[in-house]
Amino acid sequence: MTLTKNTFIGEYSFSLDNKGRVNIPSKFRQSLSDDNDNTFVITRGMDPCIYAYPLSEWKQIEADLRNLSSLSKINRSFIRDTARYASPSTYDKQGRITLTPSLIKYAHLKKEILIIGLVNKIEIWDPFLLETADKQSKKIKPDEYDILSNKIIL
Amino acid sequence: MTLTKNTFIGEYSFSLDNKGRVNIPSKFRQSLSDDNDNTFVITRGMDPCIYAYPLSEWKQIEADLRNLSSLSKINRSFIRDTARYASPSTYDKQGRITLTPSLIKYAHLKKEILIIGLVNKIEIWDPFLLETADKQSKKIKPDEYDILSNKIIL
DNA sequence: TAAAATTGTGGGTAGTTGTGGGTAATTTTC
DNA sequence: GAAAATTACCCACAACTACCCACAATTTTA
Repeated sequence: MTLTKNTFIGEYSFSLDNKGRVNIPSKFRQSLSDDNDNTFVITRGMDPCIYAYPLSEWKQIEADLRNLSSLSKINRSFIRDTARYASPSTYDKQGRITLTPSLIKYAHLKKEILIIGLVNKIEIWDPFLLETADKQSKKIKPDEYDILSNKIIL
Repeated sequence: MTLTKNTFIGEYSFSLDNKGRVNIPSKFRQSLSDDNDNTFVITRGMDPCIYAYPLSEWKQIEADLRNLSSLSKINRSFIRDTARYASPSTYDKQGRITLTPSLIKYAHLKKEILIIGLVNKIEIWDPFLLETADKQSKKIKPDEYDILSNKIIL
């Protein structure tokens, strides 16, 4: 059975080599639809990790950004912050993408890497940093979850 | 899927040489569609930086300006400010454009340069000036971002 | 269970990219 | 109109990156 295209779930351990390359899990690559040209767009995550969007998904973001007028100061800084750290990365014959030094630094990546599917995108974490961040978010108050429960049914 | 033409994302460090030349990142040059004749139009940014538009994008701006009635005082001054500082700049065989002394002064450029893709245009910054400007905009109130979150999903 | 195919990791090489400087053509100045 | 200054174009080189091959480990297939 083939899962839905451009949809990523699961968790994988990988290693970052000294050229800044990480393997994209085979299952994630298979999930990518053909029109993505084997390419992800990597950028800073909202948490201290790297986001990787399928190219097609990112193009939608670009299109939305294009529709924001630069006459507004808040729009300008939003567009800048969003576009600034993003860069396309096509995986090689072995299935690896190259991360930029800037992003590696941002996510505090060492050799050990954790890759997590977040449905429409991928997160790349330092395993220890994720554990710490996880403990933090466990402090979310129950009523905050209540708000979420109105939007999604688990 | 090929990357969208005339679309720029990412951040690059470059240096301004003593002839006033800066390299346009290779990826940005590749993104330029052929009808641009390797040319950008550089002008004053809304923030203290230099904007560089693909020639074709600039032509669109010119067309829009044409449609603003000069009967309105604010229109006149907007058209004047927009047109006044703009000049086309074609990059050489090595991919460099020459900046005008006036624009270099406006953006307070020294040797170190930061080039940022803002989707439909490029910004050229002094790194330290951008950092300062960035801190300012971080003071933006959360509810302003809430408005944005209705327009774009990340 | 053995062979074949796939997957993850390491490293080498050729082509590309960024930067400095030089020369010829063009423009400006007196 | 000649000299000076500026601009546009070209060459060279170091650093980097994308692409390729190799191989071990794992999974799939027969």
